[in-house]
Formats: sequence, C-alpha cells, structure tokens
Amino acid sequence: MKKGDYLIERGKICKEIAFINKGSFRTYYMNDKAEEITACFRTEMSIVSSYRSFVLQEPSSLSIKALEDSELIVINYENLQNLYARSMAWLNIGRLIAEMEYMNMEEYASVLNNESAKDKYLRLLKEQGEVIQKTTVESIASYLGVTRRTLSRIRQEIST
Amino acid sequence: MKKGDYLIERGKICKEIAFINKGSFRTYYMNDKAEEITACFRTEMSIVSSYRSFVLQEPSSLSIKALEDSELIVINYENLQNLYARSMAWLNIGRLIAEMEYMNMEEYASVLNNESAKDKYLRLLKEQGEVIQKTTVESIASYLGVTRRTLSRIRQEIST
DNA sequence: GGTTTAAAAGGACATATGTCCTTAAATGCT
DNA sequence: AGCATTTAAGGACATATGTCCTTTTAAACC
Repeated sequence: MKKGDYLIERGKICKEIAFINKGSFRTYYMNDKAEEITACFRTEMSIVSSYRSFVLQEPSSLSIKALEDSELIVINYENLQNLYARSMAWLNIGRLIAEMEYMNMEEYASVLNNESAKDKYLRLLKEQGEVIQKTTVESIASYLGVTRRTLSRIRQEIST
Repeated sequence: MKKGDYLIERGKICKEIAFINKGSFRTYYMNDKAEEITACFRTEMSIVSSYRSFVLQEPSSLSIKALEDSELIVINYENLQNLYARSMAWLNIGRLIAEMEYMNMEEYASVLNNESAKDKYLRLLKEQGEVIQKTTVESIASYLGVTRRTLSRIRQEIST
C-alpha cells in the first residue's frame, strides 16, 4: 500500500485482517462533535483491522490509513471462517488475536483514565516514538484525548 | 457469594471465569499513585473475570468484589483448556468471550476519550443505573476518571 | 525559486477539574 | 438508642486544559 491509502474506510464492512510486515497505520473515527479521533497507531509486526467490524461483519465506524508505504499480509473473512471450521489450530489463533486486541485496549483505557496529558505523551513517545514522526500533531492529540493546544504546551515544556 | 466477598484478589492468579446469574461486581486496581481505580462494573447476565490474568495465567493486577449477595456459574481454567482441546464449539466460545471483552473495552476507551465528566456520568446512569446505588461515589468517580469533588458537582447540577 | 496552502506554535482569556478542608449525612457497632 | 467511624457534599482557591486567534514554520505546487 502507498502512503495515504485506506485499508478500510468508514461505512464499509471490514473484510480482512492484516499483519503489518512493513510500514505503519493510523486508525481513526468521528466522534459526536464530528472531530476526527485517533483510536490507535500500529506499526511493523502487529495486527491491524477494524476489529469490531471484522468480527461482527457490520459497517465500520473506523477508518484505517497508511502513514507510509506499507506491506501487509492479509487474510480474508470468509477464508478465516473456513479455517476456523476446519482447524482447531486456527480457532486458537482466532482467540489469541482477540485476546491480544483486548489487552491492547485494556492498557489504552487504563492510560486514558490515569495519566496526565504530559505522561500520556511521554508514554507514547517511549512506546511508539517512530510513529509520531509520521503523523500530524492533531492526530496525536486526539489519540491522547487532549487538544492541539495542550499538546503544543507539553512539547514546549519538554523541549526545554 | 456474599456482599464484600472477593472473586479474585490482586496478586493471585485468576483461575476462573464466571457468568453472573444474580448480583453485581466491581473490578478495580491500584494506579501508580496508590489510588483505587474502578475498571468496570458488571451485573447479571454478563461475564466477569480478571481476564488478562486468566488468559495469561499470571498474577492479577485487578481485584473483583461482590457489590451484593451474588450467584455465579464458574468455569475453571484447566477445565476450559481441556474443553478447548477437545471441542471446536468451546474454542469458538472462547473466542467469542475474548471478542466481547474487547468490544466492551473499546467502548469504554472511546467514552473516556471523548466525553465530558458529565456526559460520562449520564451514560453510566443510563447504562448501569442500578449499580450506582450499590457502590460508593469514590468508586464511580474513579471509573469515570474524575475526582470525587467533580462527581459531587455533577450530581448537584443534575439534581436541579 | 517564489508563491500559495496547510500545519504547528503560541498568546490571552474562559472553563473544567483538582486539591485541600470543613461540614453534614449515613452507616455500623455495642 | 447513642456513639464512633465512614462516606458524601460542598466552599475556596489552584491548576490544567480548552477555545479562539494570530503568528510562524513547513510543505506543496506551478
């Protein structure tokens, strides 16, 4: 995929789940105020999909966009269902993926609930520092649940 | 279980996952500042466990406590693994549980990231209004990611 | 390369939320 | 019932974050 390409667009049903061999992605959605909120960043060696849409096969509220030229290994919903039907190994893989997605989300919720804007930013810097170079301030701020203005203040403070 | 009993205590490995037939539970943990933070409330007809600890069979950072006298249907980790090993139906159930836990957590993170303290409280009132009667203001506040003081202000505002 | 357009930084003020306390209710215990 | 202890409410002030703009910087385009 080229930079800027969509893996999935809002409103469509997510038909595939992908492993990122190379590159990085941003997942985002619109909140009630029609603001674009980043749900997560994903980089190499991790899995990316509009997971809820994939699981329920219902229209996605998320969009996923390549932050740079990227390379994916993809599996299609129907094929995965067939594998589930035939193989216990794949059923286990399916559960492991779900468990991983859960644990990621649990971690994120805990951070949102407990850390100050500054701490959240420092954590992101530490854990996904590379990705920050590839996206906008706006998208980082919305991921952290703060405004651009607040993030700007934090970055100023840190750079001193 | 009697009111106040623990389904799981912090530090122990979560050995069972439970379906709540009757009653309600509060799940909580300590954050870095040694404050008790509510991770979730669960009521009848839903599943409760320290899911991460259960999945990884590692010590739980969560504690789970009965908010009232409750009745559970429980399955043990080893038994569930045996069922997984023998039955595709159970493997599917295992995945479905993980998927459900994921979707709950996704919803929670989205609320934390997008709603004002007041909106979060109103949502909790609507979605789990009964549970609020059974727990403390402190525990509700920490679930919403605000202080007691803020919640007190919100409640005052609403009651007018 | 110079002009246009978008993105980031930052000033000034407003608001929400937090901190620290005190007071008022509610709950538990003998 | 009456005291002790916990829990909730709320006042006063501090701080973090948001809103609305303007300025600066960087990127994109011809």
